[in-house]
Amino acid sequence: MNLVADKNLSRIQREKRSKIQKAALEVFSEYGLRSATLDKIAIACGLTKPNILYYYSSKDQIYFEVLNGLLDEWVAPLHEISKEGEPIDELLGYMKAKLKMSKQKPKESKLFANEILHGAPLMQNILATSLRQTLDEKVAVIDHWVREGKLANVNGHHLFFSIWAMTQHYADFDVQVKAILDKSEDELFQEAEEYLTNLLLRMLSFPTELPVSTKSS
Amino acid sequence: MNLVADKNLSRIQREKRSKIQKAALEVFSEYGLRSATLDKIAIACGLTKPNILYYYSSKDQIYFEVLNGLLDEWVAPLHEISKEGEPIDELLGYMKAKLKMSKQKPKESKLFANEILHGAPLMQNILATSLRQTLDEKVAVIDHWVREGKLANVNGHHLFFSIWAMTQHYADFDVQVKAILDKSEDELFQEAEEYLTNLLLRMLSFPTELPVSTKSS
DNA sequence: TAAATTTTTGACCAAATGGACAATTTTTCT
DNA sequence: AGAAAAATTGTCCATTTGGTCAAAAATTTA
Repeated sequence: MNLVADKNLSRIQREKRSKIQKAALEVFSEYGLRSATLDKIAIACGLTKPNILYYYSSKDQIYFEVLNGLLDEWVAPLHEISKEGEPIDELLGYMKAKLKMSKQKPKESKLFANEILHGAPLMQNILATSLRQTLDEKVAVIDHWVREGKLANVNGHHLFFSIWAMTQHYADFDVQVKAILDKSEDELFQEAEEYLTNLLLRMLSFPTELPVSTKSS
Repeated sequence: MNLVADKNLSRIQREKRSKIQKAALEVFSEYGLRSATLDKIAIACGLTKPNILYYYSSKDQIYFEVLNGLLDEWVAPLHEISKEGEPIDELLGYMKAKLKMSKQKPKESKLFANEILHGAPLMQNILATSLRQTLDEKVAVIDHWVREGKLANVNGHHLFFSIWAMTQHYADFDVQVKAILDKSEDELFQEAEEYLTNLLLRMLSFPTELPVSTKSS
């Protein structure tokens, strides 16, 4: 008794489509849309090429589905930011959620990064409407907090840009980070979280509220 | 009397190679190595495909040359950080130099981003040796400043990661930024510079040294 | 100016790849 | 079980594309 009746797909269809999407994510995130081949995806999921095309009408369609399947999940943490919460906690929570995604879903992050890097041909519309609207709402919340004196004066849009940039950096450019730092994945992300927590605290608090650092010498 | 005797190349060779590299940068940064075709590069520089291959032995070689030609320029601002200077000025200067590159050389930035995003097959070696060494030196300078009490305690490596991430974000993900913010290029980078200046000031100063923000409301 | 050298190009090739399709196998339904 | 439907696959094709090559054009040299 499967309550998750995925549209009207049969069990086989659901399983195979899922297999294909998983393999496609691997391949697309590593190679990008163009360099990824159906043969690579086929090998990665243990199906034949024509069999894949039985489930999806084209390579482009697979890419589109994978990308779309990720979109909601990707924007989700933004919705968690609550106007009612403690401003700094809310924003620290957001940063941590994004950082966690970088650690646990680097492939997804890279897929997005690659798409946007090349002009977001499939997503520009969504970016300019849905994401933009959601973000504007959250920026309004930040402006509200600032007006209420609960948050240091900060440019909301750029705050989000910088949180995206800094957290996703650890996923998208992991090769560079790892070439420079010899740390285990866990250590690295632990350090990153400490660094970013400190950064946001300093950025968002009023100076008098900051824990007093003692000058060493 | 051309003092810049570019190896032993003739005038024609220098001109054509330069033309090709310029066109290749355009095409590679927009499409990536694989999706870029020799035909596109040929059209972009007004030569024929075989003519391009008369100057470069393969597509891969063009890509390699373009990437390498950019590398030094890309790391240059790092060398400008002087141990003798005022710590916060030095680091603000570095951020501004990187931001300026994002504004003025977005294609170069995207080319690098794309290369690293896909595992930096051609650069991993340089990253792990040359860049790493240079960066370690500068991190040592930061540590020194921190020990001297001239800078708030900060993780040097992550500081650089975050400066890279935040400044390059405006070039690499410009499509996303522009989908969200309706600003002229100039306005956008002006805002970004103000935001990042404030961020670094707060991050690197001791709280007592910060300009006192007045709570509104 | 004529020979030698360099540059340019049209025509062509082989490999890679997305996709079509008919035939076969497997699963589901009656 | 047997028919119908769904799933799978081997084979094939057309296009794209990196690269070759010999011939022609342009430039340099003697």
